[in-house]
Amino acid sequence: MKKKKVSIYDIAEEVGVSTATVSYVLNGKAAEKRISPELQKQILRSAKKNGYQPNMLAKGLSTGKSKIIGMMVEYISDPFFSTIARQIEDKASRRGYKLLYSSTENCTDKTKELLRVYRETQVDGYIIAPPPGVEKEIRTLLRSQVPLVLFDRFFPDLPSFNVIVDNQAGCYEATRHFIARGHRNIALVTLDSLQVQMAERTTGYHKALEESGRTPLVRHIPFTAPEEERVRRIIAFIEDHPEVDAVLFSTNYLAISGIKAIQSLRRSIPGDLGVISFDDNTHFDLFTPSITSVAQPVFGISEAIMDLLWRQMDGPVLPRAKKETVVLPPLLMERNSVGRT
DNA sequence: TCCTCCTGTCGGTCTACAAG
DNA sequence: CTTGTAGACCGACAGGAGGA
Repeated sequence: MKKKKVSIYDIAEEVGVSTATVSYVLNGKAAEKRISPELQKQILRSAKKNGYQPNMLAKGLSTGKSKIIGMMVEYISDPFFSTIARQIEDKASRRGYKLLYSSTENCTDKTKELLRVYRETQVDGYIIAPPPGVEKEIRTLLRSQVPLVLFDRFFPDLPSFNVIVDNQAGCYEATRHFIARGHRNIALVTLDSLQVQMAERTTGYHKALEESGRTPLVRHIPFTAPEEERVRRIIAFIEDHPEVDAVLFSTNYLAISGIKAIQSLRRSIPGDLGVISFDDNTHFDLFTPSITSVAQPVFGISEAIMDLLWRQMDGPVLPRAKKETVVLPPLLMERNSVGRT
């Protein structure tokens, strides 16, 4: 025999009060509503005895809030994104919010579909690392005044709250580091993506090379290419360019593919090729040799995201504060994959 | 036999108001 | 004045009433 779930109505009946009184007591509004301490005690005791669990669906029906924050990242399995998601989940739960997350796979159509699902789920806030092509949908969300924060990349034309890392400075520093260590022909392996964060990384690389009067060499890998194809393309690139003595990879998974490529060519890191990865990976310090990287400050990123989100959720946003981009500095993690002197 | 309205239902929240 | 309550309401949907 299945027992019906306990509702505030059952508690109200048992204690002999109205559901309103039960609701006030269970939501900590007893003092505000001047419910007597004795009655409060009775209600709390009855709730505990019957194992009362609030019905979130009903709560949402009444308040219009789901207490759910929707988060979309490129791949939740990516260490960068999963670390941030974990920290955000932690901060959200401290305020009674749950996190719903999905991977966009950087695919426009999938993201549009996810946005629809999130809207139907009535999420109270959005945290999105948007793929290209969803500008219109994001604009619609902004117009509807839903709390929203974009991170990792954003659309410069949209009046949104954004959190990004100074991508240009990160790649600039990395390239300068190669130069300072005596590398002469430094290549950049990046994605054929037009998104701002990738463009910025490329710009940083170009800037550092221009300053030292060197010629840039950029190889674009399709961002839709699976792992094997990425490795194959990087192998071909290295074989085509024997003069290259250092490679900067613009994402951590490109770096992993690159390291595989270099190993399969039986070249040594850093003897034959210096390597730096933009974006760190939890295991880079365990590699042989350990991999120098430009680390994104994940803690600072999640902190900034939640600051911006709570600000929107806590109160009406002032019109002139409708746009803000927090730019955080990346950090060069010097390890052993650069070489030279 | 359809189809279109209409009403009630779910579990909470909260305003307006009443009893003592 | 203190303490507590009645009942409208939220949105989606099932199911009944009644008309064509």
